[in-house]
Amino acid sequence: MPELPEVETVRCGLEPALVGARIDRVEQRRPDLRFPFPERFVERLQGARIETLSRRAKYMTAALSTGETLIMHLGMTGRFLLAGRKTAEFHREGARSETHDHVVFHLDPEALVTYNDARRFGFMLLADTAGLDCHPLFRDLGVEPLGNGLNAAWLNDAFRGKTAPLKAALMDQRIVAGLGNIYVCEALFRAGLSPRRAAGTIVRARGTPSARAEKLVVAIRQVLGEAIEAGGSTLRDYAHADGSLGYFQHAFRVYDREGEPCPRPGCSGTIARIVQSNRSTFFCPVCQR
DNA sequence: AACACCCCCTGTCGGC
DNA sequence: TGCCGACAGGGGGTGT
Repeated sequence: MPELPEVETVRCGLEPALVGARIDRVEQRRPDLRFPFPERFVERLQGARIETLSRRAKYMTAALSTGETLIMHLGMTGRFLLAGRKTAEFHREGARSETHDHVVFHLDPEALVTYNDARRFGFMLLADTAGLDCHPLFRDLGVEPLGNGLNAAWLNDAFRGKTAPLKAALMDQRIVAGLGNIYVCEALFRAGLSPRRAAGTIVRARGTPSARAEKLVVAIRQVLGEAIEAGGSTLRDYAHADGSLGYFQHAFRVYDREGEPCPRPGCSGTIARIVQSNRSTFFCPVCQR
C-alpha cells in the first residue's frame, strides 16, 4: 500500500502524539510480522522516551532515549491507528481490538498507538541510533525524491548505461528511494515516457542532462507533492493515523485505469495494463514514448 | 553486476 | 450462493 506519500502522511499524523512521549507499555501479540520481532522487543521499548519520528524512503524511524531506534515498515497493508485520551476508541480499548492488531503501544501522555497489518509484510526492528545510516536496510538506499539529491544531472548519471526498463529503474530503491508501483506509473505518464523504454535511453552521454531526465524529475516531485497534499491514496487498507482516508486515488491519471481514455488533452490513446517484473504497469501507449 | 522470477500472507473481487 | 483464480501499495532471496 504505502508508498512515500502514505508513509509521510502517517508520520505526520503520529508525530504530535509520539515525540516527547514515553512508552509505558507494549503489547506484542505475535512472535513475528514479516520478520521475527527483535529479542526482548517489549522490554527494550518500555520506559523509553521517543525523541524524534522520521521517515527515510518508505521507513519510519523513532529515535529513542535508550540510544536505539525503532525501525518500522508498513509493507502492503500496515496501518497505525492513533487514539488519544479523549477519543472513543481509547475508552473502548480491548472490546474494539481488530483481527490484525499486532502491536499496541501505550504512551504517556496517554495515547494508544495500534499497528494493524493483515498481510504482515510490514516489520519492526531495533537498531543502534549511532550509525543508523550504515544499517543494512538503509546503507544501499538511493536519494530521497523530494530532497536535493534528486535532480536531472544526478538522474542522468544514475541511469547512464542502464538497460532495465524505466519502470524497473524507478522502482529500484537503490536509485530513488520511496517510489512504488502507483507513483512510478503516474510520474511516467506525466513525463510522457514509456515504462518499457530502457532507462539508459533517456540520458545524455555527456554534458547537460537531457530534457527527458529533466521532465521526469519534475514529474516525480510533482506527483509526490500533490499526493502528500491530498493525504496519500486509499485503495483498500490505507488510512491516516486518525483513521481518515487519503483521496489522491481520485487524481490517478493511469493507475488502475485500464481501458479508459487517456486523460492527456488531445490524446486519442487508451490506458493499457502490462506486467513488468510481476507487477502491473498502467500507461498510455500513444503519448508515453 | 544486473536482471528475472518466486516467495512471504490475507483479503477481495470478478467470472462462471 | 459458492467456489476458484487473479490480483493487491512491499521487498528479500535465489539462480542465471
